Amino acid sequence: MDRMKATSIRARVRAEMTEEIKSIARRQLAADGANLSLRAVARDLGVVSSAIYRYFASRDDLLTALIVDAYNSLGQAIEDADAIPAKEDLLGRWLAVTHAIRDWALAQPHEYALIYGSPVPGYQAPQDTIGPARRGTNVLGDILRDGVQAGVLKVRPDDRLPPVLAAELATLRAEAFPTVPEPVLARGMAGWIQVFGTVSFELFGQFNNVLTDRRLFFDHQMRAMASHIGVTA
Amino acid sequence: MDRMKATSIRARVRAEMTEEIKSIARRQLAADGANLSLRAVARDLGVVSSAIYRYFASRDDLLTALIVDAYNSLGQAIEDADAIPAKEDLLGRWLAVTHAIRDWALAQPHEYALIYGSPVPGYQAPQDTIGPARRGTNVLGDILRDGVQAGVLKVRPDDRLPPVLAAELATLRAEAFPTVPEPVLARGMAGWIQVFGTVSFELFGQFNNVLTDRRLFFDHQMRAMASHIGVTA
DNA sequence: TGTACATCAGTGAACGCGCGTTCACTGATGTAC
DNA sequence: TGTACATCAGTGAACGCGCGTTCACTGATGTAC
Repeated sequence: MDRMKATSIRARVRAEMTEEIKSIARRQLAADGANLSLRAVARDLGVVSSAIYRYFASRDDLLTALIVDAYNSLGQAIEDADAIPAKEDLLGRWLAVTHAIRDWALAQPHEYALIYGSPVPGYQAPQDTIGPARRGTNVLGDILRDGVQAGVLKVRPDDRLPPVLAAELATLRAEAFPTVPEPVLARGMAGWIQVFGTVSFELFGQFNNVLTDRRLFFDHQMRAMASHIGVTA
Repeated sequence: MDRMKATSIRARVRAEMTEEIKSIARRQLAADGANLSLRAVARDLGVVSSAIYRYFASRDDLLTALIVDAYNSLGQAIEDADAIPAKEDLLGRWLAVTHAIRDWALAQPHEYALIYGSPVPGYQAPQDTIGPARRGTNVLGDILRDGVQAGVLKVRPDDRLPPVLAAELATLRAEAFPTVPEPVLARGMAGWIQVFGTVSFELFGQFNNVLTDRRLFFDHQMRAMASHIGVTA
């Protein structure tokens, strides 16, 4: 086998190992609660603990990789969900996206906790997580943008933002949501927060002894929120 | 000193020790991130680690005590805030209560994370936490009840709940919010979720690089939510 | 009131675990000439 | 094509720490008669 191919074999094996380490780590997060142990990962991988350091410089590095993956996985799920309904079907897109978020969170609750739960003690998220974290909000931005463009999402006569808040939202708008008026953006953020608030309540146990059909409750709240935002069928 | 008094001294010292252990534990949660270590608490208390077992049967017992205290402390803050505005000033009460929640959470973020963050790995909350956890929602219930009684909170013509959800909420209503119609209750819950969703976003870092004046944003969202619920000045 | 006894707080040592990270090393695989 | 060398994955031992929990104990404080 020639040089290039030989090199790429080593690189491929390396990439596969890296993926396997992450996948074992994910499995352990799900099993042992929220603690991530390099030694336990090494044990599961059938390798001595120091071998992990060939692939990740430290425990925090592995944690960062898991967080980035989680954001990307959720972001992908959101993008996929948004692609199914017709572009003009704003309510359909909103419901598809929000249910995709809930479904994803229920399927991998520990990864959800990693990115939307309490911060891991002593861990400081580096800049690498910002991009992947934005994938989801970008889709929200698309829906708002399309709603504005279609004339469905409008500034309302009684929309009043305190000037300081209006200025803050104007900055945010300029960075990420250029065509969305500030009052609409504020409502969109409220909706976004409602999504994750409801999912977190469900996952973190606040609905225990309170609600049983949580999907139905979620669906209802998302529809109510849609009309609060102004997203209509 | 007579027998009764002598007994009560021992009991009082014991109660004081118990409080001091919890207070040191709280301080450590704030300092070391979210990990609670009996040995570290004992060290700070200037006592050998096994001595803690005179006061708490296990680490989980201490954790439970901290959680109960946190719910009670937050519950107290909510009740106090609700008592300030005039009873008829529903919007004032809603804003007082929601800001009290945010203020409390910002003042003791780790206690907030304990009760509204990701569950502690391997810890199962016992029944003792249910009562204290309800103090806050009871106040929400009071506001809804008074709003209904004043004729401000009403079922709207377009209020439509899926029958299964209506039945669930009817059960919940019967248990805790007797005079509040199901659709109003649903809106109240959305508001409640919005409060904690927004606070969690702020505390858990989702507003980093996004918003700076978070109090103002919160205040605006709480006002918007008030009108969504139907709570008006 | 005085004395014998019971209760209780706190000690100190130990058990049996866990962890992240470093370091010198072996041996296989890939590279350069 | 064949050989010398460099790269790299993984080893195994060690460092220096942490943890929750048990147990037999000492000595002080409270209780009963």
